[in-house]
Amino acid sequence: MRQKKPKFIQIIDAAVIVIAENGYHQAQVSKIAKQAGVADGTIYLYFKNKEDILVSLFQEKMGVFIEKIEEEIKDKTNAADKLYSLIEKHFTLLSEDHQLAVVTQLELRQSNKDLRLRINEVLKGYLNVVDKIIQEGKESGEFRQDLDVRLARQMIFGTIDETVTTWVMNEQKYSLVNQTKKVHDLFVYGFVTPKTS
Amino acid sequence: MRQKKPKFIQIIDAAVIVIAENGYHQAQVSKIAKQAGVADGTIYLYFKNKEDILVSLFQEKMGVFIEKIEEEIKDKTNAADKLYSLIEKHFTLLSEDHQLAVVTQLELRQSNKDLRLRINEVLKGYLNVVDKIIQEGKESGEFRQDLDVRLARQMIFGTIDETVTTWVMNEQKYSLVNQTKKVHDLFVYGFVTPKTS
Amino acid sequence: MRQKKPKFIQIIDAAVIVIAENGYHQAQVSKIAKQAGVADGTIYLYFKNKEDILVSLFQEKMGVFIEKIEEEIKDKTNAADKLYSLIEKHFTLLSEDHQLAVVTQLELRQSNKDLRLRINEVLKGYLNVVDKIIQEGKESGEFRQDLDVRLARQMIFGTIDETVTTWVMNEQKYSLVNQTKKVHDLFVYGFVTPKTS
Amino acid sequence: MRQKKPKFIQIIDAAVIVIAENGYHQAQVSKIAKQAGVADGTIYLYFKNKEDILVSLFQEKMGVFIEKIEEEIKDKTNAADKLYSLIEKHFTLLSEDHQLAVVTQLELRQSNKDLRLRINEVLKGYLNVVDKIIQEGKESGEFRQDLDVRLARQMIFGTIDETVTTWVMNEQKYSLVNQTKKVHDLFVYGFVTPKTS
DNA sequence: AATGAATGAGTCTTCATTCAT
DNA sequence: TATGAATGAAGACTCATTCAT
Repeated sequence: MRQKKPKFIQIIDAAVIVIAENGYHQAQVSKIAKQAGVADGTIYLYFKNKEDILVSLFQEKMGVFIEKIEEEIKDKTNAADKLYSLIEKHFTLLSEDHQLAVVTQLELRQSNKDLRLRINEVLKGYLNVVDKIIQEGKESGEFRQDLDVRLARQMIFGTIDETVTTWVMNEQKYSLVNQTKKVHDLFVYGFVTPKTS
Repeated sequence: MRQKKPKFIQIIDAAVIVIAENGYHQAQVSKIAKQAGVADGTIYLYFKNKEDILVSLFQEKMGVFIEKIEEEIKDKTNAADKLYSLIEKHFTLLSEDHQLAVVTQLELRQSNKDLRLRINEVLKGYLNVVDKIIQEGKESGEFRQDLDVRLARQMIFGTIDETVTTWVMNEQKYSLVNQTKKVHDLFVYGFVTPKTS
Repeated sequence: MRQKKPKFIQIIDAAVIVIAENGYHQAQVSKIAKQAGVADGTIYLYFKNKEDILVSLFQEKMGVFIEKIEEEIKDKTNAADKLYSLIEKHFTLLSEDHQLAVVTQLELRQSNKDLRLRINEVLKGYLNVVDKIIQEGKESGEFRQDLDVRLARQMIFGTIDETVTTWVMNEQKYSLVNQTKKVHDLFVYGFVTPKTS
Repeated sequence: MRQKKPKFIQIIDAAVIVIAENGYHQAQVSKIAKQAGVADGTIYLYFKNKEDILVSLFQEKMGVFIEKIEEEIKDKTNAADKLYSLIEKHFTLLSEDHQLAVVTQLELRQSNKDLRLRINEVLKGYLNVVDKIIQEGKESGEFRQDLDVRLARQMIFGTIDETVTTWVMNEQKYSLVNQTKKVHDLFVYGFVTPKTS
């Protein structure tokens, strides 16, 4: 017996390692099986096909991601603080798992359109959390009433994503978490009611 | 200056059409050759390999992109206006060429890491334009002195990119150009010196 | 005598159903086990391997087939009548068990050469019955003295088999049993108008 | 250059050899390619997929078969003679090409239902020739007026097929062609002593 | 006797690239 | 320059069989 973890998780973790080390297109099923310490065929007892491994990987990791972020922000009393916690947690979680960062920022993007659409479905959970924060900010008066929620969400997600990707591509040479405040400032100054008129 | 023989352009244009219609992974060299009206082998008289077609495609199209944007902003007198023109031109150019939008926002992202790194090289030209605007804004006092240029650039690029991608994924059902002002507002309110303290 | 434990028969019957419904190449051991209501591994307590299931199926079903035919013809007093009964019983038995007809006429033919050779061994019992009838007909003077027994047997078996296969392929839309007399006439009288009456 | 034959024929001939020597299920595309002296990929320039090789093989060989038989019988003036020629030519052609005999009688039967259905389509050409002979015999008065054409055809085809298969399974130890007259007599006169002389 | 999770060997097909013409 | 027929490497998935319980 090599691992005590259930095989499902065992295989997903193996997939993260193999993809991070070899790249998406060099992550053969047989390599993942070997890394997981199971036979090739065993993979197919737990996953319908290769794509299913990748979608499950994303679901599993993103699920944890969302849970942890929701846990983090639930005690904050205003939208700006929640946003701050979201950014910080997002940066922290990926800083703590470099392999996962490489996989989600660079490798999984190479998947075909079908897979990307299914990944987008999973992402919606995250985007909903963002939407809720923005909405809350508008309702409490913290954020401008004319703030376009969709656009604001696209800015937040686009900026965070681009920031992380740049950091990953620069081989994570600097601290991502340290950028939290600056990124947050960029958002919030844009969101609050301009005092100039 | 790169060669600009008719066939070179002819093949690149064929590649855009084929990729837009069939997707990245179904854009075989033979299909591109057929669309371009040349033999498969002829491709290799103008391009080193398939990757070279895609990089050249990006260089060629992005080169025009940058030229047009620079042309557009050169008469503007302040950074905020330049930023506005950049966003508007970016949105306009992709709205006018749906196939190119699909190719750059969705399809080319599926390329492998090496290709994406080379594409990023090309992108740097665009990012430099953005950087210059931000820098200028700081120097003129329009923007905050403590504005982090790299972060601001990541926000601008990340947001624009995410906005266009969402629009493409929604099958371009709404006007992209109409969102210019709102996007610009998000940036500028975040960039200017906050009046609250 | 082979073992006749309930599960042995149970598994063979399950195999007939699964093969008839799914086709030879889609009749996996696990499907047969499920249909039989036993675990996959249980199959291997009663059969050496998958091929053994199929050979046993054929032996079991063909054994009954031969017994019933011998029972039917044993009271007939001449070769022509025996031949008539054999054809009629053959047609009747398969008409009464459509699934078995599909399995023996279409599906089991897809088995590999080795399996087919073993099936042919089983078939020899049937062919011996035919041979005996022909021989008897020659000895009694009913049939020509120069009748080649092997050829006659091949004709009888080949014709019956082809007739049944055509009927199965036509989805058993017409009565097979009703063709008995005509087939019998073809054997006994051939194509030309019989001069005896 | 290894062969002057067009590649299409070259590959089909290679398939016959490989299947005859290795059996249907051991006839990998790569083996056929090697036997044909071409690369694996070249196969797919001439055939849609593996099944297409086998169907084409059958079409090609059966086409020649039918042509030669039609050539042979066209000068005969009565149905019985035509039938004789058909049997003789059928036996002769397969006797002259033992490999083809093995492939059509034993190996191709292992193909799945879809392939067999497509093969049956090809066979219809042959069966039509048989039908025409029987019909002609009825019209000229040579054969009984109440002869069932379909049944007669099933008998002829079933008998010939069974005869050839038995001969192939017996490793072609005796002369097939020598059996022509006896088989013909069985069809025309049946089992009883012919009263005509 | 019975279970069922785990095993791992085996193959068709695609497509970027070459090179003789 | 231009052609296009030929190349050949590479990988996801199935399923009969085993064996620890």
